[in-house]
Amino acid sequence: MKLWSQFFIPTLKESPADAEIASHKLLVRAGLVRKLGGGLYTYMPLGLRVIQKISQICREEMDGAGAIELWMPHVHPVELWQQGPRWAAAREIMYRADHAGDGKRGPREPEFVLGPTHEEIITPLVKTEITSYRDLPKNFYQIATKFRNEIRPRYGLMRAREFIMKDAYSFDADDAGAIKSYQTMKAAYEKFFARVGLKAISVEADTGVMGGSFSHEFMVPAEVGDDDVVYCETSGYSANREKATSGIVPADLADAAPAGAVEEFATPGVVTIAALEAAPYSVPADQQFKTLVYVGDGKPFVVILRGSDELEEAKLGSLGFTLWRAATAEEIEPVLGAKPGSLGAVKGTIKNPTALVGIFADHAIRLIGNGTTGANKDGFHLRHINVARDLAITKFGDFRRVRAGEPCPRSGQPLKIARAIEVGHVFKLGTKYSDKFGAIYTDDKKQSHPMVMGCYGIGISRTMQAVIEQSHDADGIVWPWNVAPFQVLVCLLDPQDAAAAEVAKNLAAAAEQAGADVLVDDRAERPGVKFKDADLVGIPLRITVGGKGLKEGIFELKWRHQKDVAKVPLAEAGARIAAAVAEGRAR
RNA sequence: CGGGGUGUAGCUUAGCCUGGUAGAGCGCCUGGUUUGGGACCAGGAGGUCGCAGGUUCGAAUCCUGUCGCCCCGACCA
Repeated sequence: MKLWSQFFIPTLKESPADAEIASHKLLVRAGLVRKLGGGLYTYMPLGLRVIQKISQICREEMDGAGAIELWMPHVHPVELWQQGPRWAAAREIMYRADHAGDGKRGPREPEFVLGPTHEEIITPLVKTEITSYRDLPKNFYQIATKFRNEIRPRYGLMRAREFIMKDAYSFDADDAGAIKSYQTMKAAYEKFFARVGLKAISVEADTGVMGGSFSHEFMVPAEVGDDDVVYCETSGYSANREKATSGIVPADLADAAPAGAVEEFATPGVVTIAALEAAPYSVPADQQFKTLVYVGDGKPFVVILRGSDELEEAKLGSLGFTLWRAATAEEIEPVLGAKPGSLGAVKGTIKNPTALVGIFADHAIRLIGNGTTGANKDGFHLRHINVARDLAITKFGDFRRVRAGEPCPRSGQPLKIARAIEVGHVFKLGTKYSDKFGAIYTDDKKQSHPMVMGCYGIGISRTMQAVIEQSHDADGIVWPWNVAPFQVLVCLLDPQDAAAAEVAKNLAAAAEQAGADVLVDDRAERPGVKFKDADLVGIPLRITVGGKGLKEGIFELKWRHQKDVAKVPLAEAGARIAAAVAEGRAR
């Protein structure tokens, strides 16, 4: 039991100017966090209690799934990252932890970095500690701080530079074991999110810089999310937009027949899809080829899409490059022979085809039978282009961004798109890290194999904010029982009245007896202030004790998520409070 | 990093366009009256107007630079 007057809950009447979204405003107004700088927050006493509750639930689910808790350093020797498989891609999100002023390293490379995640630490550890199949499988986890130099921190804890994450790493003898570990974790995640009161859905996801063979993200639908989730209510299909596909290209599509001889025509000043769509050219966007040039690991390549489609950059990850980016106009012209706006990939028109490492085409261009594309000559385009006849495609793939309303790849029904917050992610990593760090074991036939890994993250601090985002009203937070900083608030309206204070103490003891965490608002404040704070802070069950009620021999029970107030005779206090606490726990 | 915005008391902000003694509300302190949904009265403390240059007799206000913060995009739990 805690007394409000002796605890520390600095509530605010007004929202801080730098908070944009409800959950961020409420985090600050309810005294859960305070900002130090962009993406850097102090967890105030009340906020820390929520973090601890979420952490404990997470711990129980991880332990229940057979994972083993440990704690790893957060200052990492940079050499480990340099040896790892993603140094090039990951370095820019890492904070450096140089020796202050010793001058030995100079400005170029740090000696240490602050850990953004721990594959590079756990894998070498397991390499030296586990060498036999007898010790597999194993799954290690920690609940700890992560440091990421986010390009743009925002929305309070939603995307922070320093945040709390649960990260787990599984090591299996073979692929089948790794898939089992993955499924065990996925199931544990579902239980975790249910217990913290979050409606999270799992969706297929892109593996991103982590690498790996497949992954699922746990998403909380919310207007303020950073991600788009594509889903189908009929088939249950759901995927991150970066990964999502649609059935817009029929599986049995027959390539369209050539429509006529290739013909060049002048298009002075036309450098956009829209301009070519307009009169006098009048070429529909979906009959144009969009030719984009990218640079993958230093080498240029071409991506072709329908003019009406957008490139989903993350999908270029399937091409096997470590890093990729759009090419600049200066890089494009010497290779293709024209500036962006007049580019194409028709055989024979590319100025320096050997410089390209590939011409990759989205499947959807096969829907174009008689297309128009740039001539690789500024101010000219080509018409009557046929995919099979005129383009030298290295490889077809899925590169386009899915749009709402396109047919679901499974059911054919229209796909929907919603914003969501990513709160958890499970990856099947394969042997990417174990190969690199030599995490090898010997099987029962004396054969050596790389361990098959998986990794699993939950944003603990982000989960706290996602809960608020999903569970609040105009007056404040509405905590789910399991993660509430306190579950019962005894609101003592007349703290100077000794009899009332005594009753409050007894009711608080009864609630505590029933198994709830109890906070007693014993401040010398007016009732209005206490009620407003109670709603703002959002404790699920409120017990109100005031002189008015006591004269009639009653106190009040009120749920934060409901409007009505129950007047309870003092004589029934023990039973009613116990019942309410049991009800809260069950909700 | 690119684009947009913003910086005035602990918090929310007015003033800036059109240069001339820095104002309010909340919060805080003192006293009093109040006491079931953010009370009222009286008094009080609290500001290098983000920082550095410049223009000017004079700069919160105009100019330049710089830093912080917020929003949109790429990245992520």
